[in-house]
Amino acid sequence: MDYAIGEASRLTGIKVPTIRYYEGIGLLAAPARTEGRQRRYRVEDVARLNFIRHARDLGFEMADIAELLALSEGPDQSCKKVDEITRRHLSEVDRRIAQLTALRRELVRMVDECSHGRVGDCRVIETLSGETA
Amino acid sequence: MDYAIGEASRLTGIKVPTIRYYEGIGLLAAPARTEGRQRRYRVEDVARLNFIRHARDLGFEMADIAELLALSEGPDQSCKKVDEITRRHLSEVDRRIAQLTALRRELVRMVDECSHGRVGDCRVIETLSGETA
DNA sequence: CGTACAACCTCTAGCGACTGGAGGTTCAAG
DNA sequence: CTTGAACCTCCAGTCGCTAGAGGTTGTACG
Ligand SMILES: [Zn+2]
Ligand SMILES: [Zn+2]
Ligand SMILES: [Zn+2]
Ligand SMILES: [Zn+2]
Repeated sequence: MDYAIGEASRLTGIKVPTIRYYEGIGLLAAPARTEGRQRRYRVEDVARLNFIRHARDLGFEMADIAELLALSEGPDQSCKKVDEITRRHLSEVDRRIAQLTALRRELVRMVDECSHGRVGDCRVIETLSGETA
Repeated sequence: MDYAIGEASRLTGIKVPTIRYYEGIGLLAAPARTEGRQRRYRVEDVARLNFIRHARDLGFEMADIAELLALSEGPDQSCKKVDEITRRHLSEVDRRIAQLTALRRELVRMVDECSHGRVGDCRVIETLSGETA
């Protein structure tokens, strides 16, 4: 009862080359092979891929995910580290949101101020040319 | 009255290798050289670098910047295109903020639900392992 | 059992936007 | 004229994939 890479891909939504890539970087153990050297995945491999998928969807970096996966393998340990990683990631996300929001404000200001005339009078171009932002 | 690459770097806040990189990808014209093949930048080159710097700070991609630079060279044209690029970029920023905000909500939910016990009971790990996010 | 062909394999290169290093040369101050 | 900081080129690495070339295997159908 095992899956070819394409089936694993369909089940997890992770593209075939990406699954091989994950194996290459050591995020996923090399699976068993058929005699013809084709990969065959077991249910737990697919579960691991799903885990990776969800973590990626939440924006975790590969290094975070590797740690989370390792931690998830010791179910009796304290989850302190797990929560730490998650909170750290959350604050990264917060920082990015703040940065983008500041950016957004500036962009809105620029388009609002533009009187839609000549490039030479365009506030957008003026702002970008300005001495120091 | 021209500047060595290090001076251009100090004046614009763009690192030396990045300036060379910009030249390599054609964003910046190859400047004049000394007899010893060292780059010498003129005031307008530094201005162009400042423009690039500000646009990068606002999150514009290189392709956008190339277009904006080209447009800024025809000051008598209508600034319609400039505004179009800016508005398009603004909506990209909006989309990214929305995505990050959704992500953030989920992360907050996860850490909130965690009761800080065993990894085996951790909601963070559970959520990441869940069938479909 | 033979054949067709989808799916698999490895390997390499490319994306965007830089960044860093090695190893060698030039400029300018003293 | 010497020193050494700053310059030069070229190459590799970052992150997380993605795509392609060119060849092999698994399987379903006749
Ligand atoms: Zn993170
Ligand atoms: Zn305008
Ligand atoms: Zn954009
Ligand atoms: Zn927990």
